Amino acid sequence: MTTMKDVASHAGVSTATVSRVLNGHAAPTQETRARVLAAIEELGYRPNALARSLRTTATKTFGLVISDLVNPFFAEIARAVEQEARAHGYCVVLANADESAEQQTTYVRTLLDRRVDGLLVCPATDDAEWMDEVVATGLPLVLLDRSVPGADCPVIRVDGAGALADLAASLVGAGHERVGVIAGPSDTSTGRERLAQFGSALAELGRPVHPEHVVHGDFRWESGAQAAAKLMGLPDRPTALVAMDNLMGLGALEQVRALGLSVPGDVGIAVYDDQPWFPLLDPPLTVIAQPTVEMGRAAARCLIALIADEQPPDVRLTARLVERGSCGEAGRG
Amino acid sequence: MTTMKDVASHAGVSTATVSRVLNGHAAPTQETRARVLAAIEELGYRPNALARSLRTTATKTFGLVISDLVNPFFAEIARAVEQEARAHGYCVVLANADESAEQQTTYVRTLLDRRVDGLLVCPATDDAEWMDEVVATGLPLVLLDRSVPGADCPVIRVDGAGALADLAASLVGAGHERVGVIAGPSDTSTGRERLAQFGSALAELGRPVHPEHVVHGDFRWESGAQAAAKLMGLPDRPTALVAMDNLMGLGALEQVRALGLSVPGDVGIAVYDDQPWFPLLDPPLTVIAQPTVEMGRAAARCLIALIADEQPPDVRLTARLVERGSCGEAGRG
DNA sequence: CTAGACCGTGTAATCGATTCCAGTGCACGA
DNA sequence: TCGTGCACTGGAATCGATTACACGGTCTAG
Repeated sequence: MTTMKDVASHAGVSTATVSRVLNGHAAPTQETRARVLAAIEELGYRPNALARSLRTTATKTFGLVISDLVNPFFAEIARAVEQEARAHGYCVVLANADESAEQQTTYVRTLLDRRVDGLLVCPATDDAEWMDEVVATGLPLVLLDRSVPGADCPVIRVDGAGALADLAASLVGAGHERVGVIAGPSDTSTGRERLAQFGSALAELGRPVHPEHVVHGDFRWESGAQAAAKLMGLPDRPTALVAMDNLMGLGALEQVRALGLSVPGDVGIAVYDDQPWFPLLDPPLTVIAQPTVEMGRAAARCLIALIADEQPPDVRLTARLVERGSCGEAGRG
Repeated sequence: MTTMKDVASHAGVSTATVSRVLNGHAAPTQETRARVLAAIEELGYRPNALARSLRTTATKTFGLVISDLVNPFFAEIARAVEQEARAHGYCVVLANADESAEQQTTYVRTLLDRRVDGLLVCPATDDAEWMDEVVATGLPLVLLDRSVPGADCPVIRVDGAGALADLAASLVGAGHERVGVIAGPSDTSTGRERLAQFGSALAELGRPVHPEHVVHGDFRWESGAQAAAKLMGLPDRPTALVAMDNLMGLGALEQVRALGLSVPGDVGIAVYDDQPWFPLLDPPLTVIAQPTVEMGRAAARCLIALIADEQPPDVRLTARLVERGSCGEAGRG
């Protein structure tokens, strides 16, 4: 590879001058500038980002640790983060933790070693030993989607309480007596909160969830299927299932259909998270939609503000109910 | 941040010794080794990967440039690449080109600047000016899914000819007289090949595709919808639509249903690429499934072999037809 | 006519690691 | 007892950039 020294000697100047031209300093003459640029062009020189970063202690990069890349919810977020980052001259290193806490820790360490300028993490679980290490280095950190207990850093999250209350009301209005919940892991903030908020909304409507009708999954397809099988096998089985994540919802739908039950005829289904193709499912799914693109953008902006030592903007995002009929008609009672 | 020098003085040794301990050299005594490790532990030292890479000219990283992250086909590939890379001690920097050639070039340059050890690219289009720059640096390069004219580097691709022939036979067998094709861009290898292979398969069966029944999209949802609208608006409209990519297929399905047509009653639909939730669509889609995980793994392995200066393994992957009824029954005539 | 300001450029230190080469201390054989 | 070899360790150069500081030259003001 050609280095700055090559360019310098080729243009008959010192490396300092080449550097100044490259970084847009005021100093160099139009004439030297032209000579240097010509040399760069001619040699096909490209600066070594490693050397530059070593010297400047800035990599113009941040790390994004997500819990599951094939979950389209996270894929959309990742894309939004990446776009916003690019718009600000940052590059994103994407790490996929596959919902595993250890892997997440490993990745965070790797990213620290690479001296990223900031870290964006969707915590896999509450168990965040990695966080101490990050805090110790003073690296800007933003949590995304999920929080962890005792975290004192910005968290970009979506308020789903209202949407869950709307869903509860809709289900009750449609005459559902017993609602089964396929909840997320109780060691994730979203897992706990969605269950709690939905549970209290139903309780307020006089239809508290029966403890037997709550099954915890792990936010993945298979666990949704298993949960649905378990719930639909109960003697007093639910008349509707609510899955607190899109993959578990699909697993549940698959299972329910495998059991030969019709939706919403035999059982209603609603799902947390929306996808563009959900209207094309059989039946089109009633969902709680989260503003994924805004989440990603907001998170990236927040991190960039932190890096620039500015006050991060305070964003408030809310989810909303989108009814598509997979829970039956209101008033079918 | 604590550096190697800190560790060295804390342990009462030189940086050379610390480095040797860190890199598992044979030299240091058990006793010095222990002292150094203790110092590392105590200071919470983590090596600076930038400095290390600058010195060793290896980053243990490779770049993956994909054309669209929200396309689940690519998301799955990305995940497989990442897993295989991790298993070999590599880290992946993911760049999302959003099907734009310029953006792709920009990203390739950035990755070169960061001195990745190898590059994995799903070319957005045939226009690959970026490729000369990569070849000029001698960086190991592997193309994924799509090829470009004149590329002399390994290409991991899937042979879909057999599956397309099977699909053609199935459609003809089901009595379809006129098959409409929603093809990919003609400046992508997959766009051209799939169309050509499918076209000749149909021609051999005595049902050549009418030129008017071929519409080119851009591998994205919206273009599939537009293509379907155009095809279904023809006076002599197709009895079946085949979309050469999953997003265009979903767009087509959406459009067809928006037109009030039933599938497969009024028109059959088949799609290139499978997804776990395709069986849950209305109707379940007949597809040509590609082995995405194997593609990703193979690509990563191939690149790692190139980096190690070994002969890359020769993999041959084939797609296969999965019938689910969205094209009607065989023999419905 | 000269002192001082100012401008453009070069010299050299620096970032944090790796690694060649040389030096030290010890054991061994002669 | 002394030279030789071996095993560890340290000094210092190096990777490719950035940047503080110094230096020589031109211009202006007194």
